Amino acid sequence: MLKIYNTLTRKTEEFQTLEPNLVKMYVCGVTVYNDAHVGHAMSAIVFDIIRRYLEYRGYKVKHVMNYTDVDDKIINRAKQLNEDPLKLSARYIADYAADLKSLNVLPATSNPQVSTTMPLIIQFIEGLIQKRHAYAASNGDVYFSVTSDDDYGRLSGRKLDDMQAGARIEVDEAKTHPMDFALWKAAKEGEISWDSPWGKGRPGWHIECSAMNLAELGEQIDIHGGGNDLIFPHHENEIAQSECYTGKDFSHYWIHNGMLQLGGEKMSKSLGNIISIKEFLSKRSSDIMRMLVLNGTYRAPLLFNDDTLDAAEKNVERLKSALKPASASASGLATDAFSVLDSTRVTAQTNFTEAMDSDFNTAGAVAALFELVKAINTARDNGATNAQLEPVQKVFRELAGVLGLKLEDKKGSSEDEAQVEALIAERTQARKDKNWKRSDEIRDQLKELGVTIEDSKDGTTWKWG
RNA sequence: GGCGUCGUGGCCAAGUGGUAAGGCAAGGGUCUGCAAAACCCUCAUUCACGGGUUCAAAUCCCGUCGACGCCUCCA
Repeated sequence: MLKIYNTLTRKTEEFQTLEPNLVKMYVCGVTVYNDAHVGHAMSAIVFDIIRRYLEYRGYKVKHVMNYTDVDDKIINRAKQLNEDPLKLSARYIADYAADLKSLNVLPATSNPQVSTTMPLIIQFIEGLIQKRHAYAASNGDVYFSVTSDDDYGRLSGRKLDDMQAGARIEVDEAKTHPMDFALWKAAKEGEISWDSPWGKGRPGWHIECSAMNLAELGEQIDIHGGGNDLIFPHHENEIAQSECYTGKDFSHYWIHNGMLQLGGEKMSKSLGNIISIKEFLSKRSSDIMRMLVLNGTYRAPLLFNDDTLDAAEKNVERLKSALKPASASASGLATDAFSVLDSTRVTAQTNFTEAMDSDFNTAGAVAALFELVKAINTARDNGATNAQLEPVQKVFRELAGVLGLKLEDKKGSSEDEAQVEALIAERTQARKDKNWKRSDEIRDQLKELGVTIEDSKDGTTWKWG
């Protein structure tokens, strides 16, 4: 039985879908105006793992991830670059999609955008006004009235009275209540805008997600996700809008990932302590980023530094060791040794599922993978044949795949590989001649080419990296 | 100040009432010309601190201290 921690109730609850075997999951995407960073990668990977696991458990998953392509920051940046805002955002949408692909994040089932959801957004706002949950203000903006929603604050656990005390923002006088938030913003001179019953303007940040949810998944969804920095105000406001509009409970489960920490602080655009996904991937593999996430708890802060990354890299290498074939001289495993291997295949699978079932305990799931690694490697050392190893390796690969790990070795060009093979042939001869000096020279040379070699009774194997 | 998450060995970290998973690092060993990898062994009488409940607590309750996030755009 899968259990999920639900931010809404602050409890771990049994997972039950609205419709049998179907999961409707909406995850807040990014605002596209510059390069995405590894904090975004963490979030994307967390929900990719959740999606992959739900599918592994037999659910069909409708996974929606939006792109915010209409926004103040996009407009400002477009102005700086003297570029059309929608062209700018289109560029970064393509860019982010490419980042996700290189991180081995499965594409969402759909990726709605604000700019193409405009009629529904306007219809949504009109509905809220009709139901007296929103009002058109004197300045041309439309605001959501927080006092019209009795439940306002239930996700973040805040009370309107508490919030006013700490509010430092200058309150727009057009608002009835200081916490009222914009559903529609009147266009300033020269800004990109859309026609609406309230004049030219564009949507506020929160309404887009309510509208896109409705368009893509309907009035009620199973899972709504995002970073925990979105709990307030974004998700709080989304709930308010959607539930006031439909009169129904919006999302059953709310899942929030913790923040990636760089030097003890959250990595964020406004703090400027950013490492972009591209920058990361130029130095380390996507598996390393993913392993970093897997080693931690998705809800907790994730430490991103050389130590944690080095450990993640070692973990990935260790996992890969299980995929090596039997040694050439393998003579087969004795019956009792084989039954040990085979029973580990079963128990590891069970442990994996139990870990993932308890609120996506990926660290526990990885531990189950390491059980398999040890069993496979021990079996290989004891002479297991490929026929004996492969069924276990197949399970291992499948489970690693559920976590989205590729476990691929780096590849070089065929010319480079030919060169490496030639050097290794020469070294093999040198070793036969017991010319250790030459043999070690070649090893050093290969190392400089980025090749690691391993000698065994059956010959020399090598890999990039 | 308010809301929330959390504090487990040198590091990352699992574990929510029955006596501390896993990985990294470290030390010893097997194998090897050496190295690397793999394998074997060692590595927390103890879970921020102080009280309490219980036959029994890292796990429940109260308090203290500390960290992080949110309260303003943010994954």
